[in-house]
Amino acid sequence: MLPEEIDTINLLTKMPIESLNIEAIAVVTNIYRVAQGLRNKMEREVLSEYGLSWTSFSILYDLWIWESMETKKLAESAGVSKATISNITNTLERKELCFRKVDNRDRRITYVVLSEKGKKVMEELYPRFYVGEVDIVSSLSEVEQQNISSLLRRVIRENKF
Amino acid sequence: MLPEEIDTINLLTKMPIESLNIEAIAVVTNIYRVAQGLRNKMEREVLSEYGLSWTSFSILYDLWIWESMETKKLAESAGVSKATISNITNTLERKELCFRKVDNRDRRITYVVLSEKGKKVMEELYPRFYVGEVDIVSSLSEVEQQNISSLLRRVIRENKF
DNA sequence: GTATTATCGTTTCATAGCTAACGATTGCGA
DNA sequence: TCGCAATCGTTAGCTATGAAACGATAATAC
Repeated sequence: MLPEEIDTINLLTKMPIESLNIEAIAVVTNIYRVAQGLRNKMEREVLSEYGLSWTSFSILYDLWIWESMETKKLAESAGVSKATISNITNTLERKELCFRKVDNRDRRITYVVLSEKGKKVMEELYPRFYVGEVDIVSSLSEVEQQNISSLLRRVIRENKF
Repeated sequence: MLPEEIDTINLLTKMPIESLNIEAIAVVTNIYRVAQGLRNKMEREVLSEYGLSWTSFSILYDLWIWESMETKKLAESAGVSKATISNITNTLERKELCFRKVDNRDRRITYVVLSEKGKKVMEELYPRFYVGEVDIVSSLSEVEQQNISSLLRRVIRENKF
């Protein structure tokens, strides 16, 4: 256990909760801790050079994989609100990394499309991002990585995340 | 594997990266996905009633456990910048959930202290937050929970998260 | 065929969040 | 004792973020 966890438990056990499930708390806390560390590290060491936030990058990544995407799908994929996507799209458009395109059949729908410049940026940015990803979980063996992924996927499915 | 993962892999394998470590990408992606889902769910279902953001709550939680804390430590614990802590402290102070207290020995240091009202809020809020935490990982057995925590702790230690 | 309902993206307004610069304070060396 | 570097929290100025309201469009009901 990590030192903070021990201090926390000592205090939580005094709470009026029957059968405190310490292990569940630990899982949730540690998942968020890793995610936060991951995000900060990537923004600091990789994305800041390109003036991109984590969410901006994840949107560009989606566009890179699927060429273009509706605003709504982007929001769901990144786990942020439509309003946030709208703002970030503005920023990315200003940088000429993507552009908007309205659907002619259903004019309520707007597609965000990756520009040539955006594609070029991703091609030189992603390999560096990838190195960071691999590095962060390098202390886990191949089997352990498969193991943790399998458990995480179950959590994602069960919660519809 | 999740459907999005499969689509992604099909495209990434075309990248000019030698020996692409798909499993590492999966781990990182899935960790962040769970963390984001967790945060959104908690903000929506529990914290919104109290008008608290995730970070606000995590600060109150720290104060609840340790009574008072320096601004700098709060920032490290929550994984955000000092400036953010300063802003959030203002908001929480406005709601009278905490207050600032300058260290007399070293007047550069400011402690943030949980107020009585803040303590009361946490006492009625935490049990509900706890239920959410347990619920999210309820599809994992006790052993699996211990397993995943152990792996996550190693990642945290190795990366100094 | 018109009115109601649903859907989509943007805007508005508040808070969150970062970096960089700053002002106050402390520590340390000469 | 003085001066300079280090440390701490706040401020300034920007982007990100969400909820709610809005305006445009499409689908459905009647």
